[in-house]
Amino acid sequence: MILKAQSAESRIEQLCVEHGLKMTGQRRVIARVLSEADDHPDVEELYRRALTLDSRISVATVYRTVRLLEEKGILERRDFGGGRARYEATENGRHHYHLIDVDNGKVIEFEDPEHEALMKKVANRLGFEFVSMRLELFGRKKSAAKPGVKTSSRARQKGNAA
Amino acid sequence: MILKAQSAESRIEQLCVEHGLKMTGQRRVIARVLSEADDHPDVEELYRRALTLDSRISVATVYRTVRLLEEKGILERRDFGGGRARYEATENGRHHYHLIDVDNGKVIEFEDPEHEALMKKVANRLGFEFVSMRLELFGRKKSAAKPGVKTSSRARQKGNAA
DNA sequence: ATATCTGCAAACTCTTTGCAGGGTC
DNA sequence: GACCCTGCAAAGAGTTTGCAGATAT
Repeated sequence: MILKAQSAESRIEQLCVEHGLKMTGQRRVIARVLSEADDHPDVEELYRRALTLDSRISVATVYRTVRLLEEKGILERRDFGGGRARYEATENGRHHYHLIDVDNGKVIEFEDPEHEALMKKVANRLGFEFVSMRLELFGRKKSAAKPGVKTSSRARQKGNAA
Repeated sequence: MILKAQSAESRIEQLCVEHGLKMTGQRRVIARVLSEADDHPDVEELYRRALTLDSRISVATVYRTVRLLEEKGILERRDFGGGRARYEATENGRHHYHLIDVDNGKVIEFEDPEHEALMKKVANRLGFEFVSMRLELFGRKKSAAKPGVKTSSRARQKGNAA
């Protein structure tokens, strides 16, 4: 048996293996990038980060990989406005949600433990088995009127912060 | 003053006027289509419905109009997977949510009155004023294994039912 | 050895936009 | 009458895909 002298298996890589996916060099890199991300990168950003680890990766592969991982339930796709899909690792049991600042598109995470239980109950009531959920709250920063920040209409969200 | 002998102002049209929008024939038609919709049409579907009322409308105008109405807070954009944006009229105060069947993309609406209050509290706790929210629940129909319905992996959602 | 994966570039789909003409307030 | 809106068609952005070669198991 040949031991690969590589850095430890990332969490996502492990999940890939458990799901019986063929682990190519590219997938390993993408898995690592995903494991290390604590924000909500879009494909282009994942690609950029992956390139810093290995230059032999194409965007097409990143697209194919996130799609595959989403189908396997390893990743979840998010839409925070702005046209691109964002991704984050599925966190079984310990869900978190997103509050999006409508004025600047910034995303704040928050938890609400009772919530998932509540949603499971709702799904059940409707005759469904809970698979996953998505909760996005849109809000506007209270008071603290900072100069230079327009509070008028909703900011068009094209390429906002993670 | 010239009285226009047209059918009554639709609910959305009324909102447009209140928001000071110039009411063109096209906008009136689109407003009416939106007012009468009780599902979540995408732009193409809105366009199709609008055409049955007036053939002098282009898709570009539908796009421009939904975008405008969304910015005004009259419409809300939804993303149920499948690449296209879906729209529905904003319902102030009485929110409803969506349960999406992961196997066939069908959307079921449900209410949960406590919920909005809960979310307003969360927004407040984080220092934000509640603007709107989005809640999507993904589930799989329990038992009742219908023949012909694959329960294996998640269905790719391209062009599903409203 | 074989089925799967990747890069590349072309193709697709959804959405936005410049421009000239038309309509609303 | 000023300004905004619309249609058309072209352009943009994000994502998917066919193919030939490379790779994992």
